[in-house]
Amino acid sequence: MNESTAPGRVGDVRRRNLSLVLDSIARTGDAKPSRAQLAAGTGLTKAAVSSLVADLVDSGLVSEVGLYRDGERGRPGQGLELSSRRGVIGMEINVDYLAVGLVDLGGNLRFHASVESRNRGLAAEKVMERLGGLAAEAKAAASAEKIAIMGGGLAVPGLVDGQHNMVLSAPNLHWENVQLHPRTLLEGAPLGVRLSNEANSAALGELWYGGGRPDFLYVSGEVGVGGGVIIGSELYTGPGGSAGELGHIVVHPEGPACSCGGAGCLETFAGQEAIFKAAGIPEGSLGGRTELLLAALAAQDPRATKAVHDAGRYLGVALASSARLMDIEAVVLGGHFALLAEWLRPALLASLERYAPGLLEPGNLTVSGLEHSGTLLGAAGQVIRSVIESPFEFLLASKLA
Amino acid sequence: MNESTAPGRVGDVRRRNLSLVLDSIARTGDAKPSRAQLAAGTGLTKAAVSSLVADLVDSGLVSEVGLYRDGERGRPGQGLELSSRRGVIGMEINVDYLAVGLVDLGGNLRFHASVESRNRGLAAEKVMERLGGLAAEAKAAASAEKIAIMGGGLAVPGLVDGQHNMVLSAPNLHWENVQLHPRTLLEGAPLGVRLSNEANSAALGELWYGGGRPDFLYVSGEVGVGGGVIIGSELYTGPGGSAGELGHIVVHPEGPACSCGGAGCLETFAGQEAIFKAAGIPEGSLGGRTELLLAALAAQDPRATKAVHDAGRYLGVALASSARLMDIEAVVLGGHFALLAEWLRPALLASLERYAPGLLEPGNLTVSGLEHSGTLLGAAGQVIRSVIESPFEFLLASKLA
DNA sequence: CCATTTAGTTTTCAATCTGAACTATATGGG
DNA sequence: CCCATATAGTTCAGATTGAAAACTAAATGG
Repeated sequence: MNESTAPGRVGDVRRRNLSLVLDSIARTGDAKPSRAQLAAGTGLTKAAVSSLVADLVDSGLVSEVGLYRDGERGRPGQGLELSSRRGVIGMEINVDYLAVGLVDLGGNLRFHASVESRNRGLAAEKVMERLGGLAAEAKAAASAEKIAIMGGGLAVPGLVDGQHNMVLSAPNLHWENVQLHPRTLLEGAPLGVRLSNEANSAALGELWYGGGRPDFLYVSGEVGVGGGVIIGSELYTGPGGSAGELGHIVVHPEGPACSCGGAGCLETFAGQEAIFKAAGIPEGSLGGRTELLLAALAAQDPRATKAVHDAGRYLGVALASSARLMDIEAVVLGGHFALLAEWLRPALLASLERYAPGLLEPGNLTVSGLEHSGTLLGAAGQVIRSVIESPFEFLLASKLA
Repeated sequence: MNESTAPGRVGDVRRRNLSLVLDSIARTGDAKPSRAQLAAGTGLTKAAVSSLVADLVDSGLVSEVGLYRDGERGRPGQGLELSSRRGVIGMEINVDYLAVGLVDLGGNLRFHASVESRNRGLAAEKVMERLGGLAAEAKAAASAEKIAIMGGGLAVPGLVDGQHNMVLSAPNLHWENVQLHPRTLLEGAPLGVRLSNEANSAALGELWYGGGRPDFLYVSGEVGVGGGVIIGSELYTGPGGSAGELGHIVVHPEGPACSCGGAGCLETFAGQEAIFKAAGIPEGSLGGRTELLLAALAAQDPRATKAVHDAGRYLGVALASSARLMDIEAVVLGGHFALLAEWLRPALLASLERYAPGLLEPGNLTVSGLEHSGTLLGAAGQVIRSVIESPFEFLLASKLA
C-alpha cells in the first residue's frame, strides 16, 4: 500500500483558494485589485473572494488601500495589496563579500547593505558572526519602518541541504559538510531562515523580480560557474537537489583536469580563474583582477580578447548541450558573465550557431539586470513565495507564535 | 490579472480522492486490496472509500474479485482490482518495423504483434494503412477476450506535437511536419489515440512496467540516439516538449558535422550508423548488420571492439554532462545499447569515472529488461495513467459516448 | 433626485468529507 | 451449537465550503 499522497479533505479547497487569491494580488502588483476584479480574474464568485480576502486581511498579509476611484459609474472597489508591513531578510555569503537585504511581501528591496569579507577558508562560525552583524542592521531598518520580519533566506555558493541546514560542499569557500545555524541570525521570525544555493537563488530572483520569463537557464559566473534552471516558473532542482551544475558539463573530452575530479569541464575554460589565467592577468586582489580584465578588453588586448572569446565558445558548447537535453529556449547571463557580456556574447552566439543551429534565438540570450541584488531577492523571495503558496500554513505558524 | 490557475471547487476533492483510490488499487497490484485496506493506505475514512469505490465499480474501471479470506477472524473483505475488461492499444512505428500490443488496465500485455516494414522514406499514409491492419488484429483479440478498448497510444521515433497529432521531425523516417490521423486507427475508442515520442514512451514503459525507479535517464539506442528523462516518477519533457535529446549533446567540440546541423553530437559517435561504419560492417539489411556486429564482437574483432568502446566512451561523456546538469543518478540502457551492453558497459563506466567520478554508481547503470515491448507498454500506459490520474474525466467521456 | 451601474454581503443550497453508530460476516472457545 | 470477538462495510448527522441568487452599499449622470 502506498500512502505517499495525502487524501483530499474538504478544507483543502479553501487552502488552495486562499493561495489563489493571494497570488492574484501578488501578480497584479501595482494595480491593487478590488474583490470584484479578483473574482473575475480567478473564476471564483464574489462571495467566495470576499470571504477569502477577509481571512487574508485578518492575518495581516493583505491590506486595504482606500477606494478605487476611476471615474466610472458604480460603487468604487476597495483596493487590495500585499502588506508592506511584512518582510523577509535575504542574506548572501559569497567568496569575497557578505550582503543582506530587507524585502517586503510585495518584493520591494527596502534596505540593502554589504561588506567585503574574504570568506575563503574562513570558519563558518566566524562568517556567520559577521553576517549576524549585517542582519542586525536589517532588523533595525525593519523596526524603523515598522515591518514585521516573517523569516529569512540565506544563499551560499555551494551545494546545500536546506532541510538540515548543511552546506554539503562549497569548494570556493573550502567548506565541506558544514553545519550552519541560520535560525540564530533571526531569532523569533516565525518562518525561520531558509538555506539555498546562490545560483538557484539568483535564478529565482530573476524569475520573480527580473525578466519574468517562465522558462530559462540562469548562468551564474561567480568564482565558479553555476546555473539555475527555471521550468514552468519553478526552479528545477532534480531528484537530489543539485541540478544546474553547468560548470561541470564536459565541453572537451581531452580537456584539463578539473577541481571536481573530472576533466574538460566548462569551469576549466570559463571559470574566473581560467579566464584571468588565459588573459595573463596575475593574481592580486580579486576586484582588481576583474577591473584589469575589463580594461584590457577595452584596450583590445589580444590575450584578454582571446581568453574571453574562448570562454564564450565553450560556454556555447555547454549551452548547446543543455538546450538539447533540457529543451531550454532562453538563457540569462549573470555575475561575472554579465560584466563580460559585451565581449562574451558574439563568441557565445557563434558557438551556439555552430553546435545547435537555430535552437536559441539571439534575442533569448540576455543579461540579468538585477546584478548582485538578484541573489538577495531570490533568497528572500523563496520565503515570500512559500507564504503566497501556502498562506494557510503561515496563518497557523503565526498563531502559534 | 492572471487566470492561469483554476479555482478550487468543492467537487475537486472528490476528483482527487477518486484518483487516489484508483491509484492505490493500481499500485497494490496483485494484492487486490479491500476497501478497509485502502482506507488505511490512503488516510481516508472507510465511509469515504466505500463511496469512492462504488463510483469506480459503477464505471467499470474496478472489479470486485470475491472475498478476501486469510484465516483471520472477522468479516472478510471484498478484493478490488483494476478491471481486466478494459484495455488500451499501444502502437509503434519505427524505422524498420511496426508493432501493436493490447494492454489491459492492470498493465498486462494481453496481445502482441509486429511486422517488418521498411518505413524510411515511406509516405505516412502508407505506413498508417499498414499499421491499421495490425491494429485490427489487436481489436479482434480484444473482442475475443471481451476487453473494451478505451483508447490507444502511438509512438514514433521523432519529435511530435501530441496536441495536434503532428510529427514535427522524424529524420530517420524522413518525415518532416507530417500530419497524422491516429484516431482513425481506433474508431469509437472514447479516449482517442495519443501520439508520443518513442524514447519517451520507452522511458515511461520502463517506469511503470519495468525497473520502477522514480528518477532515471532512459537511453534509447534505436537508429538515432534518443533519451527519456524520468524525474519524480514523471516524464520531463521541458517547456517545448523536446527534452531528452541525448543524441545531440556535444561530446567533442571538434567532432564531425551531424545531420541535425550541429557538430560533435553524440549521435555522430554512438549512433547505429556510426558504430557500423567504425566497425567496418558494410551496408546491407539492417537486421543483418546488427547480427554481424554482435558476431564480430563475440569473435573479439579489433575494429568492432574499438567501435563499441568509442561509442561507450562518448556515451559516458554525454551521461556525465547530463548527470551534472539534471542531477541524474541512474541510467537505463535500451534498444541497440541493450544488445551491446556487455561490450559497451566497461567503456561507458570508465568514461563516467573519468569525467564525473563518483556521480553514478555502477549499480545504477542498468539494462532494460522490457526489450521492444517497453515502447508499446509506455505508449499504452500513457492513456492508462491518464485514466488513473483523472478517473472523473474518464467517467464523463464514457457517459458521452 | 432618481435611474443606472458596479462593489460587496447575506442567504440558501449542494457537494463531500469526517466521525460515530450500526449492520454484516467471519473465527474460535466453551 | 452458540455467543464473544474481530473485522468489513454502510448509514447518517455534522461541518466546511463554494455557487447562485437576492440583497445592500455607494458611486455617476441626466
